[in-house]
Amino acid sequence: MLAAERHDHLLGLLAREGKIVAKDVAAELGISEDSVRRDLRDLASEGLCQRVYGGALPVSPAVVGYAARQTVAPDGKRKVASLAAGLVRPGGALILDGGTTALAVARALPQNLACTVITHSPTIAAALLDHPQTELFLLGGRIFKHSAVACGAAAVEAAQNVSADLCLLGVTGVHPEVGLTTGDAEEAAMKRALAARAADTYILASSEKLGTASQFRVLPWEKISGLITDADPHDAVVERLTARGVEILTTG
Amino acid sequence: MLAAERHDHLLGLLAREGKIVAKDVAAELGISEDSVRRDLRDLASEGLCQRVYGGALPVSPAVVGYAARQTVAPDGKRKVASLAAGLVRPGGALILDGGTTALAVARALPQNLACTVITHSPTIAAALLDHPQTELFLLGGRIFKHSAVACGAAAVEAAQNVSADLCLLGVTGVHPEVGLTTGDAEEAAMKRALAARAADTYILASSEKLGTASQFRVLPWEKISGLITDADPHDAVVERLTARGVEILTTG
DNA sequence: AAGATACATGCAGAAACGTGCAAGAACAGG
DNA sequence: CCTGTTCTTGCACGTTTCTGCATGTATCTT
Repeated sequence: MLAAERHDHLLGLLAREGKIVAKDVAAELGISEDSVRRDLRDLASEGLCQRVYGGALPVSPAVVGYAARQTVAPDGKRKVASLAAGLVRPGGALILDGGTTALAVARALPQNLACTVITHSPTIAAALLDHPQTELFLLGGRIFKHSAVACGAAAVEAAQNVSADLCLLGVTGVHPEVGLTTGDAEEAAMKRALAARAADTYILASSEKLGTASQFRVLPWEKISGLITDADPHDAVVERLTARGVEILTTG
Repeated sequence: MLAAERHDHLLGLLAREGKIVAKDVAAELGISEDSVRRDLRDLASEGLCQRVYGGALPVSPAVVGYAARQTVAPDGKRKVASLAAGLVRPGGALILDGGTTALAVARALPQNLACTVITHSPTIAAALLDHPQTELFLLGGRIFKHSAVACGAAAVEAAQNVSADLCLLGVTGVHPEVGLTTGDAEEAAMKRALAARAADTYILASSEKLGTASQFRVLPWEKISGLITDADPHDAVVERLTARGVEILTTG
């Protein structure tokens, strides 16, 4: 790992997550905390970050405000994400939904994975800009602030022109009888359009979503290849889904 | 293995992986690290790569350095940006190009401005997510890593379906005779498509770009409403543009 | 106030660097 | 075909830079 590469990594981290914890980065990159501190000192001297006790923050408070909402993914979500990232085959095409779980998946993709990622989320697209081998295709349309993704007629139409091996969808509710649901009709339609363009569709759902349902149905279970979750395999909802023939991938 | 062959290999590696580690390449090609270093020195002297301790990085590190470029908004660029932001009328529609200057404009837009922003840059879209009153429309397509915007046939086609009062374009070169230029053909085509959909098109150009030209022409001066720059009004290039009838907005 | 954590500094080993040099290949001219 | 020149390449050397550890100090937390 080159020093300059570390610097870029740190700046990327800063932009994406809004903060740097020296200890974590050292563990993540397998280098000493001293090196991280030295790097941060260098960056700070160039005005590229603001040094604080324990790590660093972006220089511009505006960035912080934005990044604050994109808090670091909780442990369960991260596990789900890395499990899902493992499904992506080199050379394959992946349709990636918006939302925090999908963002965690994007971050979990290996830096040098050569694949095509199709998304309607500008946030996810921005997060994947530093993956040199990844071909990115953005589905345009009106941006729904609520979820920060492109939805609506234009986006659905754009989705008709792509196809992929795998589609990873986040949802709000996962219920054995009701199916998969979300809180916005446009979003639901968009997710349907995405799922229709992939050979396989997997659902990303951390355990707290199991057994709940929202207002708008996305898809019935028949259209789904499987569910990726961090719930216990013996969870009541999980067992009912298994009985229904849904493949369950758990982090356990 | 010929020297020129090695050079090609190195540039390819740089493009594919975003970095070169001298030691690894030496082992891979079965040549000494000294030769690799010499090659890298040559490439760097031609401006084809950026030498760093341990290897080399792309010279225009769209991939790696993008985050860095985002954080630093030099004073001149910020002034240009806030001047441009002042052109946006409440209730109006704005087509905003990609690039660092355009990003600075996005950041300079008042938090509560009620307007529509159309862009082909996921980065800009992400930056405007926290403007509650701003309607966002994203133009999709293949993402060009070099500039981090959607370009190509799909993006140009998507642009045909929008229209706006104002278009703000960033360019690489601003030359009285040659016109407005940029370094990539696809980008140039996309900028043309954007400009064609707006009633008025203004160019964003910090002073160091004045009098320079790149490979691909974007638009002739006739199609441009004006130039927004931080250059001195008595600058030689500025005066020649004024003589040509181009409206100049300066921060002075 | 005390323990824990993060920090700066100095230091030593390791890695990368530049330079000079010699062996070899490619080439031009006789 | 031979010879001298030039260019390239790898090695050796001394120098610079980086990195992790140890030390003592500063800062945070409880």
